[in-house]
Amino acid sequence: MNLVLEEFIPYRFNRLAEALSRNASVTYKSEYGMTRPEWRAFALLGQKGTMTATEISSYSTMHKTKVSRAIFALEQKRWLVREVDENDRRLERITLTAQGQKAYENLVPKMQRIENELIARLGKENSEALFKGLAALEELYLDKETASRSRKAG
Amino acid sequence: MNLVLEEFIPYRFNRLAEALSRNASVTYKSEYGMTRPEWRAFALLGQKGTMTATEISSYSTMHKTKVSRAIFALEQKRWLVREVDENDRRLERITLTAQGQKAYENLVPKMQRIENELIARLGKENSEALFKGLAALEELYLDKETASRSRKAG
DNA sequence: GTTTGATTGTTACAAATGTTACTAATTAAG
DNA sequence: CTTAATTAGTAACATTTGTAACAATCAAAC
Repeated sequence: MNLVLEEFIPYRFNRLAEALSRNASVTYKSEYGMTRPEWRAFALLGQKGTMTATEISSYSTMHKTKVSRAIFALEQKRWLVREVDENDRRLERITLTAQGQKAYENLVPKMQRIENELIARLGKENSEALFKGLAALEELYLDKETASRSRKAG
Repeated sequence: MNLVLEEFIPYRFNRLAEALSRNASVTYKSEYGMTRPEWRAFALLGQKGTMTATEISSYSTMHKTKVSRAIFALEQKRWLVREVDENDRRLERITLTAQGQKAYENLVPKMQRIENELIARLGKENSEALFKGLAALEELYLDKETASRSRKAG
């Protein structure tokens, strides 16, 4: 009869997720005034080019209302534009503006630096172990269609 | 110039943390109507016996207002009682009631089953890799005083 | 002792999030 | 064509969370 909270895996993940996000968010928050949902949508748009809100939602595991608000905020900042799809006028094709693209190209290396530093601090052995463990968990607990491929494309 | 969101470590952690928490919460939510902050405070009290709110806060990495509300909810359910410390009347010594203790003893094995199943599904090699990676990250990104020992005790 | 500063915990207000309901557009069934 | 069902995205409401101010108590400085 003994459960040690700090050894309980979901708790460990939540705590680390918070710490790592806080660490990463410093850059996009202080330099670009971005929130986490905005950063996620923004990063996906930079990575994949034009997307719909629903695609952003399924790729980022964020609820569609969250995506809707993030997109609105990014639009206010003139970092993206929407264009109604003429074949299906329910859809909005969302694309980064030139200004948004520029911000993306400015931000990405900084975020990569954070990531690289993390890996460097862990060391080769630990980071390889971490990646192995993460990959195994993702295999078990995440819907792969959601995370790494489009539903329609599958 | 390429950042792949689904390979970005903070994002991976957030996604997995959510999935794992959702998975674990089914039990304490459906059977005991507990929220995540309540579960954390509850688990700590069961684990450590009498604590103050501030101690729960520092051990669980939850903000003190969150702890305050969780404690209030657990108190309403008659799972804990508070007693003002006579040596320092700002402090409240919080302890599980007999009823709370009983719930704890009922709940813990179920939560452990979830944990054990996770580890079993991962397999020996993957779970060992995961633990190694997590430990290394915790070493780097978490204040050890917060997580595993009381501040005053150190 | 009195004042100043720090600490414990709660409360009040603001921001973020989730849930549900909704409009507009499309598709499928008849 | 018309109706019913589905989908994309937004809006309105409720819940949760975070931030700041607060009262009560204690400790330290003087």
